[in-house]
Amino acid sequence: MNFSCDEVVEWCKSFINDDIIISRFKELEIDGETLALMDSIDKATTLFPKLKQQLLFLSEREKLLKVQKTDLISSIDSSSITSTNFSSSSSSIKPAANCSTDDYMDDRVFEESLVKQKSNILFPIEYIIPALPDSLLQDIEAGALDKFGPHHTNRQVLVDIVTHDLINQYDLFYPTHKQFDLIGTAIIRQLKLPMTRDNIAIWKDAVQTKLKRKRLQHRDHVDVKHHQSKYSKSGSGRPVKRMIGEVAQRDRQKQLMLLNYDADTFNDLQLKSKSLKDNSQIEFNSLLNLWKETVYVRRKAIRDRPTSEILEGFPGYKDPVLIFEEVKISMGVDLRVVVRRQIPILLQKMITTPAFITDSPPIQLIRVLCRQFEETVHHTYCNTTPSTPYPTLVFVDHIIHVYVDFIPIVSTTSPDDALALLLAMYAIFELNFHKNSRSIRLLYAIVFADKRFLSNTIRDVIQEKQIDIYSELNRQQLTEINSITNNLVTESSTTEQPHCYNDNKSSVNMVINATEILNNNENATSASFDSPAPIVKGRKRPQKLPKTLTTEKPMPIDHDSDHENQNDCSSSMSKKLQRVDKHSSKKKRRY
DNA sequence: TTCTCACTCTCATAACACAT
DNA sequence: ATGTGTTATGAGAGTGAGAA
Repeated sequence: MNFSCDEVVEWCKSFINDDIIISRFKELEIDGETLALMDSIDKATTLFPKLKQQLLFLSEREKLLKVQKTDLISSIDSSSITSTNFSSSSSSIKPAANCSTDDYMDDRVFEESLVKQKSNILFPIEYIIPALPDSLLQDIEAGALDKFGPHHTNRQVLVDIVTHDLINQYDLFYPTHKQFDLIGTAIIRQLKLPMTRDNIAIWKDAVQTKLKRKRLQHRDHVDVKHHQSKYSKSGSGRPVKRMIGEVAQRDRQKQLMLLNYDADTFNDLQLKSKSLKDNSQIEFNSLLNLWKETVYVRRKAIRDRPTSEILEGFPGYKDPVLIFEEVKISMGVDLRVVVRRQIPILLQKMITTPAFITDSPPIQLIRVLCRQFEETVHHTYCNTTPSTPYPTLVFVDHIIHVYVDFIPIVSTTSPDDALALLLAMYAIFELNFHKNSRSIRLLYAIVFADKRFLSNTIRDVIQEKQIDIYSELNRQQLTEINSITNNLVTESSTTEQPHCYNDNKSSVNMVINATEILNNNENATSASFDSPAPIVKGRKRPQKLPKTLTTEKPMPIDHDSDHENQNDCSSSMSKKLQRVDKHSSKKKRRY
């Protein structure tokens, strides 16, 4: 390998993101020749502290060597076709579904025989496992075999080394009986265990399971594709477990802050809300205005009543338009627009090879994300009944129903809207995310520009795919536009709440100024409106209001508004809702 | 700075339906 | 009967924020 030290460093940067290690490479002047000699985990330990990095290094090094070798071969003799190349080209020509059965069968048989042939050629008659790190050898010598039990590091390392060897050395993803036997035997021999059937089977199983997972990382490999098309049928596999009787948890972090109203106003709002429920013949514009005015009543109800009651009390939630309107008011996001803008961008970043082409882009996106995070799509999108109480899209007869707590909430024919509504559910019902649902967290973070609910694996993907979670500035500009247009269009007294959301003084001020103008405007004329009276400036302690009005549990969040915001924001206190402040929500991450 | 704790992530494996 | 893809699950490993 004729690499210079600098070239090696560049190569190393492609898979290790650690400046200290990179600088060690420079320090020790590691060039191509040195690299070629670093063929064991022990030699890698000097450079990489973590086992994971050591293994990654070895695998990348293997790849590099392979590329070099094939380059060499093809440059010497371009007419010689290796079996690998051959079979892969034959499968890439093969159309997926609509070729005639006979051809397909021929092809398959042909391919299978090739696969068999190939592995027979490559795999030795007696398998010898690669050199193990000293620490393992020492444990074997010392007879500390308990360290090779399930969940122990030694077992992991050993299995990892063997599978790595099988894949990279022999291009073997599906060993035959005989080969598994050889592999198991080799491991038992190495461990100096009695050569019993059981012992061999145990390690064979471990290697087999590991290979299974490795296949996931090599979906594009010919053999893997072949087996997948052979066995992967819809409906096969363990049935998805249904979380019957469970309820999607509400998340305090998603709660919007409520300011309290005096009794009269609140009653008034409740009456209005009731009229909204009972009177189905309201003209659309006044209905919309009523809906906007009564956000407070609904927010409050959602805190302490189950989904079914909410839906009964506020049938407006069956209407996508009103849902989107509420999201716009409470989150400052025009979901319809944002979703339509983000889906193509995200899809493009997530998809490397065409996938799920029969689905519409939003569904495609859900599937791709689920595949990325190895989640089951069924928990987010299905054709029958939802398996979890968390928001689920159910696609039946070209209509997509959005379910929460196993209750159909709202339906739409537009897949874009469906995805938007799915995300809206988390905002509207202030729902927690299910602990491992990473796909939906990512989507939520993108559309609401809210990184609070991301986990590390999601952040890794965001970084890897260079996904842009809207910067705060963008978001504020977006919400400002929303708030202004909103008010211009409807002339309603409902003002958008500004986002006292980050600490950036200037931008906060900017927003406040914008709303102040609107407020002043409103104050001049608001006497004639039945709008909910905002808290009056002089009333410092809303807690002193009659108890019926302050049923809100005192949250730690409240303090912030009491102390800090009171001064700066009091002029813009006409806003009814306020985003939960970032400091307080930072306390604990919840999953 | 180091330590502790609570959380998430990863791994090995079980359970299931289907194919051979 | 065995192998495969699939999802579920418990336990160890890993990680990061707050405490000391």
